[in-house]
Amino acid sequence: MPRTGRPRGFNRDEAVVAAMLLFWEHGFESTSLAQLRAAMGGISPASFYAAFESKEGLFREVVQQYISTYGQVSESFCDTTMTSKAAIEQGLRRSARMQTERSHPQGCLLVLSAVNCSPEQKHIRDMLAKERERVRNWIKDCIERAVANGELPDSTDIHMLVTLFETFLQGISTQAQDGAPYEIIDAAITQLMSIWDTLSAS
Amino acid sequence: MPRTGRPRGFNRDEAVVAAMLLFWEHGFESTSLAQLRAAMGGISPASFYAAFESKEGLFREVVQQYISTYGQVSESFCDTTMTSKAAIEQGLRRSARMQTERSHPQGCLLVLSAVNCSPEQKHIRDMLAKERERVRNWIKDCIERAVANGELPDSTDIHMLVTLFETFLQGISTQAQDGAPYEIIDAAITQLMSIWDTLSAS
DNA sequence: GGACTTCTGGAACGATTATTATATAATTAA
DNA sequence: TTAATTATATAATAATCGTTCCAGAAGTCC
Repeated sequence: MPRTGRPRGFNRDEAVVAAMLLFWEHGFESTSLAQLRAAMGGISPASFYAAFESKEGLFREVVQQYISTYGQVSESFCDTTMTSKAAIEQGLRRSARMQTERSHPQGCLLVLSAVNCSPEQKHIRDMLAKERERVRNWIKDCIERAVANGELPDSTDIHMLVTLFETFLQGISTQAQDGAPYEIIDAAITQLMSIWDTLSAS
Repeated sequence: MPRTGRPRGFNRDEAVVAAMLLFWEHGFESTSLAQLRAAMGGISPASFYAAFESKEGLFREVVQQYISTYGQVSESFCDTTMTSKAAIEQGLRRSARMQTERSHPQGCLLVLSAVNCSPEQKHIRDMLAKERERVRNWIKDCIERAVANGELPDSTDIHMLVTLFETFLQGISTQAQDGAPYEIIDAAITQLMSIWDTLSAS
């Protein structure tokens, strides 16, 4: 927050949101600086680099912006105020709902926006992989809690079950991008969650 | 097959395979012509364009090459010599096995190689979406057959069940790219298929 | 009113993008 | 042996990539 100097001519927060929508739709490498600058209010290269340092710097901010807004749906996975089953189920349903909304690009930015990378920018892909791992660990903790408190039997294959739910969760991104409506994914989630009852009954 | 003229100085088939591996790993836009030409035996721009017309032309050939080799694993979904359940299960397991092999890039080329696209090349993404739809229709036909011959009850929500399996199938690509081993995905498939028995018993 | 600080417009940077032009080499058919 | 055909090497194309430079504009502080 500079107390002196010429004031910025554009709204930084709005610019980050505009950039997020572009990166979300086209991905990190396929979104050009010219596109970004145009969407951010037609700002000049100088303004861009003064505010964000680099394209990668902006992308890092965009990822945090996404996580703290749209991405919050996956925080259901680490919500311990409900049963583990309810947490997993709500996490899946809210993710499916958010990712299929038409008011923004479809799918999950953390899954989609750095799939295609040239070798010299593999660290961008790795960065998103780390963010996905955070979500995976939430799911893992959630299922471990279920075993610990008797929601699921001790014999439960935790690693397998985490992979089952995470694989489905990640598949939602492609489904959403291909235009699948929320209702059908929601129905599939209902069917998927029936596995939980099968497991808890045994 | 030209009967006259100077013979080609490189093996066209091998060049397509080399290009496939690059597109598979980095995606359509993130793979440059310079990289491609180097991997294809260090051929010149002139040789490249004489043989493939354009980068897009090469990519279309690559997609067909993939479908007729590695991609064949998904033809299990349209194999009517076994039960529908066995066809779905085998399609998933073979896809998981192939996509996690370390002898080539991980994941499915049809799912991964055109996720990030600039607007002017959206038709590339659409082309792959069409190929994915072919697989989806195999799954759909397979499940419809199951309902028709009594493997699954008439009350089965076909659209839901197709989405359930396809979403999981597409999620395998991200799992494989993130380094998930075959065994754990295979275990998840076993659990996923238990849904089939739940449905057929009702 | 300077001095200081920050942001902006605009031009330019070198590198890389996919693609094309030109001239020549290597083959077959007549 | 000449013509026709196809592939080659090399150079150059225009456009775009992310980024930097520079002079000036627009503020606050003393």
